[in-house]
Amino acid sequence: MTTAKRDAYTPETLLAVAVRVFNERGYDGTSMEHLSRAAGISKSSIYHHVAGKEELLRRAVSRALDGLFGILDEPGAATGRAIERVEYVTRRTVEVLTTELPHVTLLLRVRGNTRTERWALERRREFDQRVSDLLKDAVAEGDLRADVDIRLATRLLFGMVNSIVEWYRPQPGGSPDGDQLAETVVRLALDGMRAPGR
Amino acid sequence: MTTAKRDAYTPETLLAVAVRVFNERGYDGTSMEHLSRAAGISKSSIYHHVAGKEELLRRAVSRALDGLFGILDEPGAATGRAIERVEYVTRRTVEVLTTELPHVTLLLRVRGNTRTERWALERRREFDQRVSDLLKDAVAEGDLRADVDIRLATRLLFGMVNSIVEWYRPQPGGSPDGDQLAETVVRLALDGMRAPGR
DNA sequence: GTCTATACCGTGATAGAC
DNA sequence: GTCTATCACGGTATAGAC
Repeated sequence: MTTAKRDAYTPETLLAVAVRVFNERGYDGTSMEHLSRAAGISKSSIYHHVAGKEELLRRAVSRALDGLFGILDEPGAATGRAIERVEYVTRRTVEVLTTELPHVTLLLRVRGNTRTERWALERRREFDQRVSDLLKDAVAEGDLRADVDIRLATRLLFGMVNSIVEWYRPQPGGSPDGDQLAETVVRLALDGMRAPGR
Repeated sequence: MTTAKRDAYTPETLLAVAVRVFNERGYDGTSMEHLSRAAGISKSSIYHHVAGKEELLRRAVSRALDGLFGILDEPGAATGRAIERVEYVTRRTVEVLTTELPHVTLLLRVRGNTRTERWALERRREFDQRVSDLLKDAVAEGDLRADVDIRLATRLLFGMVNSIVEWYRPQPGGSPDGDQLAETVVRLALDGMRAPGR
């Protein structure tokens, strides 16, 4: 046993600790001292694994962004009527949000003080734009009511979806209640947006 | 002219500057140095007006909380069918949110690291609970669909409403587009929650 | 009411031993 | 891979002159 003794940190396992603390105290409110105490190792040991605080943030939001953009590449987001694609993306976003909860939470709270944060904000806007285009298509196909501004509807829809990170906590038993949550969101939000008679 | 020369800061005018910077950089990301530069006076001059950074936060979130709780004391929130009271509170919340935008934005972003922040979070939960009770009444009166969890519906509804602070900016002309926004929110969110046939 | 100067501590990050 | 010790800097806050 060459590498066997106890569990040593890797950038990956350290990230899990960091993301948890970032979400508890906020990124700016978290010091390397906080992280070292939470991880049970010294500050300098953290620097052995990662270049610094910002790298931990970058790794975390990258993972969240990969999950979100991955949705847009799935078949369900690219085929069928636009209204169905909107519904699919909404449902899947809720799922990614619950499965990647800590990373997405961090992404949604980024302010823009550092380069990494500004990059994250930019990519978020890009995702929102892609979804907004989907809704636009659904209006053009006559499935979404045309009397509501598309940009506004997108913002409100994803405002509702994103707010889930503020209270959702996965069940210890691992029950798949993320699906049921997605179902409720689709009913509450999308039903109000459908064109009359559709 | 005894007090005439230029414009000297008061706790009130200083608060306006502080809230703006807090919202731009985040509360934790804002230093007294940032505030002093934004206000155009030195750090120590700020301490002449307020006890410190946290007092500025307390004043700001207090104003937001006063606005929100004030809604619950209005006649429209206390009379009529519960569904109408829910609609009234939703509409008025959007209005308070747009008129007190900077203060409410700050309130919705507090994390809980200081005593003031924890107090703010507690009062927010209290407000949410009051609204949730309203929705519960509306279900009991048969106006809201009973197949959706009340707590969940409240959270999603106010998740949508609260997300407005992330993008809404008042128009320079001062047009009352807050009313129109409230109308859209009520249609999108509440229409999906109504009991079938009502 | 505002300033300069400063106290004092916590910050992110590094050096080098083990 | 982890540690102790340390650095340079920026953080909140105060003292006291004007």
